[in-house]
Amino acid sequence: MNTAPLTRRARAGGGRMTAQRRAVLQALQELGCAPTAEEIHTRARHIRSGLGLVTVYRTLETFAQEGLVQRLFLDDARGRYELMGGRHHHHLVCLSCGTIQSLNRCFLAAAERAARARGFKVTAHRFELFGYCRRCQAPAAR
Amino acid sequence: MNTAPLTRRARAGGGRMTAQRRAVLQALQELGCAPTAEEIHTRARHIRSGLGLVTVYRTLETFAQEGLVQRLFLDDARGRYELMGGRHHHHLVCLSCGTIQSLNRCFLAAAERAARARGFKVTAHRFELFGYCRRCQAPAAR
DNA sequence: GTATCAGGTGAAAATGATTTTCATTATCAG
DNA sequence: CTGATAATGAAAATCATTTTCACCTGATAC
Ligand SMILES: [Mn+2]
Ligand SMILES: [Mn+2]
Ligand SMILES: [Zn+2]
Ligand SMILES: [Zn+2]
Repeated sequence: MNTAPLTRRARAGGGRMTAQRRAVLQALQELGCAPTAEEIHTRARHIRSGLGLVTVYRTLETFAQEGLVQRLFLDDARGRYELMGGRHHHHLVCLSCGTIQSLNRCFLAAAERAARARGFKVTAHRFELFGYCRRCQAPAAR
Repeated sequence: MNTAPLTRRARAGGGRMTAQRRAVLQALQELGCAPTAEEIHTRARHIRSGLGLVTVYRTLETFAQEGLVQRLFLDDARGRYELMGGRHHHHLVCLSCGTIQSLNRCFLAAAERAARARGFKVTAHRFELFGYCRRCQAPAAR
C-alpha cells in the first residue's frame, strides 16, 4: 500500500516523519473504517514492532490537529479514528456485532435507503451539528 | 417542578422509587439538554445531599435500560444523558463554549436551516445510523 | 403498623481509556 | 555531519466509569 501521499500531507503539517508515524498511517489505511487506538496499535506493530501504544495516541492526536485524521465517538466511550480527505461519509454501526460500515451519502432519507439496500436494519440514528453558537461568533470570541 | 409522571414511568420499570432516584429525575428535568453525570450529580445533590456519584451512574444506567433516559456521546469521551420520551430531536454543539442546544427536526436540510435561523454557524455534522447488519439479522444471531 | 428481605446505597477500590512526565533517541535543517 | 529540538517509550498519573461489599430502606405481606 502506498503511503507516500499521506506522508507528504503529514510532513506538510510541520512535523517530522518517523518510522512510527509511517506505521500508524499505513495501519489507518489498511484498517479502513473507524478503528480504535488499540486496533491501530496492534496493526501498526506488525509494521514497526516495539511501537508503543502511547505513541499511537500521540500520533493520532497530532494528525487530528493537522486535519489528517478525525476522531469520532460512536456508541461507547472509546475514540475511533479514520483518515480524513476521502469523500465525506457516515457510518452504519451494528448494535449486535459492532461492525462499522461506511455510507457515503449523508442525507437522512438517502442514507436510510442506502442502509436498507445493504440489508441493514435501522433502529436508531444520531445526527449532530457542530459549529459556533451566536454568542461565540460575537467579536472578541474565538 | 412536577416529577410525578416520571416517577410513575420509572416505577413501571419494576424498580423501587427512592429519594436518590427522584433527585436524579428532578435534576435531569431541570438541567435539560444532555448534561454529564457530574453535572447531574451536582444538581441532584441540592435536592438530596449526600447523594453519591456512584448512585447517579447506577441510576442513569438503570433508567437507560428502562428507556427513560438516553446516553449519548458527542465530541468527548464523557457520556451525556437526557430524558427520553420528549419529541425526537438532535443537538447543536458549540465547538467553542460547549453549550448544547436542542433541535427538533432531524432531516439534514431542515436541521441546517433551523440551526442557521438561530444564529448557529454549522461547520461540521455527524450522522450515524444504528441497527443490525445483515449478518446479525440472520437466524440464530441476536 | 410492623416484620421481612430483595433491591438500593455509599465508600473504597478496581478498571479501562487516555494523557502526562521524563529520560533517551532520532530527524533533518544548516 | 552535527546540533537543536521534536519524537519516542516506559511508567506513572488522570479521568470517567464500574465493581465490590457491608449496610440500609422501600414495598409488600401479615
Ligand atoms: Mn468511515
Ligand atoms: Mn436534548
Ligand atoms: Zn452485526
Ligand atoms: Zn458557543
